[in-house]
Amino acid sequence: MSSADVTHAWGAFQRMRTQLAGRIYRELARSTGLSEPDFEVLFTLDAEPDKTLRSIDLRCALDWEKSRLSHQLRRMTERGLVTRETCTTDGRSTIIVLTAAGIETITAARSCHEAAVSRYFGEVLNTEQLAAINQIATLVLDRLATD
Amino acid sequence: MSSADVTHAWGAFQRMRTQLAGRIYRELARSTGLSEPDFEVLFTLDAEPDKTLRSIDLRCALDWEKSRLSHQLRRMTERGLVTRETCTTDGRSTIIVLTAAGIETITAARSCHEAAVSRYFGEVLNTEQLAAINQIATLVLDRLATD
DNA sequence: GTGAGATTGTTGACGCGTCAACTAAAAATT
DNA sequence: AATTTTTAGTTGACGCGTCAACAATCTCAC
Repeated sequence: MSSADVTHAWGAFQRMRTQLAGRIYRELARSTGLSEPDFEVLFTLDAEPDKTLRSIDLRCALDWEKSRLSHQLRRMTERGLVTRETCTTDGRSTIIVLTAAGIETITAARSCHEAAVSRYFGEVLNTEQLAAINQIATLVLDRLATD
Repeated sequence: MSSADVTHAWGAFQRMRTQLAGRIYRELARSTGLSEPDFEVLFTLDAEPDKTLRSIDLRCALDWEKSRLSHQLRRMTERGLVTRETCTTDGRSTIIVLTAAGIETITAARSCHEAAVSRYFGEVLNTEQLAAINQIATLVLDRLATD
């Protein structure tokens, strides 16, 4: 496990990620008008039974900086994908609600996204390789967590 | 190889990448003041014997949009890391030259970057796992290339 | 209850990334 | 040689991401 092996694998990993995400989210943007962060926000809200989350819970689910979410929600509100409503139980909080337009958009986007992930990622890899990714991700994330 | 397996592996991959890059480049920024794109530009120039590349060659090496490189070089020029010089053989081209300050910066940054990649990535994975990453990246990149 | 500190969220500044429109020079076509 | 096309690079607008500063609300010790 030489240093050159690590560098090489790191380079391959970076190239794959860049190209893959670039392709998937370019296709998504062209077919649905959604960016990657748009998609993540709508996807997370759509998974809730009432299509609603408190801002703080959305933030935790996405693991985003608070200002990042704030800026993102401002833009998405202006486009009519979500609305902000006041929270009655906690004056600091905001409730984020998926609009009808938001639901329609994410429904179309989900299948487009799934198709792209399947095509460029899922179809290319076998069960062992998918398992290897899970294992590797677990090891790396554990290391990051324990620092 | 169910659809759920693919979705799960994709999620693990995305989480790993986000956390890993976030950590590595946050450390790099704190110790050297360089962003990820700063590092990539300096690293590529530093690999040249004369610390110099034509803008177009730098663009190909990085696989960046032309406007992206143009904006990046403007900021880096203002900070004194590189300079632009006119190309005598092709009036359209620009020569990008690493300054003394740029060389000093990338020299420190390289070891910082290597240490972080090793610590959070190389040390955690064994030879088989590094090989698996190379194999997976090759498969995915091939698929993207053939579309 | 009151005041200290933590939690939730917004804003502004600035770097980053893409797209489209543009300039200028080289290459190819005629 | 003149015209067209391709190539190299810049610019401006706008979305994205982080940081630091700020405001408002809640919590809890007292």
